[in-house]
Amino acid sequence: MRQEEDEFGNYLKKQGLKFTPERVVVLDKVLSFKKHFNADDLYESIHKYNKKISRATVYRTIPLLVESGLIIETLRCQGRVSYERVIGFEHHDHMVCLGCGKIIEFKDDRLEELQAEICERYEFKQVEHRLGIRGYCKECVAKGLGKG
Amino acid sequence: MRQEEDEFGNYLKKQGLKFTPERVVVLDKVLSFKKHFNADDLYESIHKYNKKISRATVYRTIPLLVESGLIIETLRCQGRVSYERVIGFEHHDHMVCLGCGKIIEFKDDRLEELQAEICERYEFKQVEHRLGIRGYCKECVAKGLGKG
DNA sequence: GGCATAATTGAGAATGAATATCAATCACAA
DNA sequence: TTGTGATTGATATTCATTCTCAATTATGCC
Repeated sequence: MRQEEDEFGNYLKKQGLKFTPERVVVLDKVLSFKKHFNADDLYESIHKYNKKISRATVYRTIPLLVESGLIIETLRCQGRVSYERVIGFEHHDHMVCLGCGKIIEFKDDRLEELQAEICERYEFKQVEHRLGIRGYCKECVAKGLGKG
Repeated sequence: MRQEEDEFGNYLKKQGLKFTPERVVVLDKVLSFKKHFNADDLYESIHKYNKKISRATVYRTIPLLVESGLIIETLRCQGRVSYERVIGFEHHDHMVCLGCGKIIEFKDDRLEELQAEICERYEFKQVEHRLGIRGYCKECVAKGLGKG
């Protein structure tokens, strides 16, 4: 059993919740994603090989995964919330293009350091953070979008 | 006419859009908010004294205000998106305490500069950004929350 | 001022992600 | 093994947001 299954199982037990096969299926699929996913991505990719897991179960499992710390909410795009894994992937931030919807991932150590410093100043114990920059990508600017 | 009306008017003109009385009403109400608001807050408070402005117009005007730089999307709670004014209020970011729900607002110029620099590197035209740090505040840490 | 025209509007319908309902089923502690 | 409360799938529902469309209007041009 993977470490993440242990973690999730422990979390559920601590909350008096059950570690069901359906939740394992959802967790395993989540662990297979290397990029962002939304609830529907998750449901569809599970549904391809497992017709038994319902959309409701997927939607119900997501907040549990967030609370257990295995995934975080990242972006909101076109009315949908995206999630991504926390453990096993490097943290990065996002730029979302308002023109074409493209997502650019970036990472900057100075940004991380600065945030850590700010948290220290406020005596705030950081668990996670989310930085989303919205605007227009190079290509969309070239097309004349986002002027002004 | 307020500076913000000029700004919004100029933005609209530049985009070939019209500066209608309805948009002025929405803008003026937005300017009256001192804290975050969501689309429904905005519609309801306009509707109290102006029954002519439709919900659709309010929803249609919000993205224009975002693109013009007068407001930004801030937080998403309970499935609703919140906005807040940019001009006239200093931009700030948020720390959200997972223990007590407290929201701490902070501002750091170096953070802003760094973001501008990163956008430049990617030739990305920033419209707005949102940084949310989640964790535990001083008081909650003292209470023993957020260990591990 | 008046005209042309494309943008905008209100009202209501439509969309669709997310949540709730509920009877049947199941995990898990004792 | 059993009791019990959590969970499930299927489906209905919710409700914020977006779309539709005919009527209206802002704005540039003469």
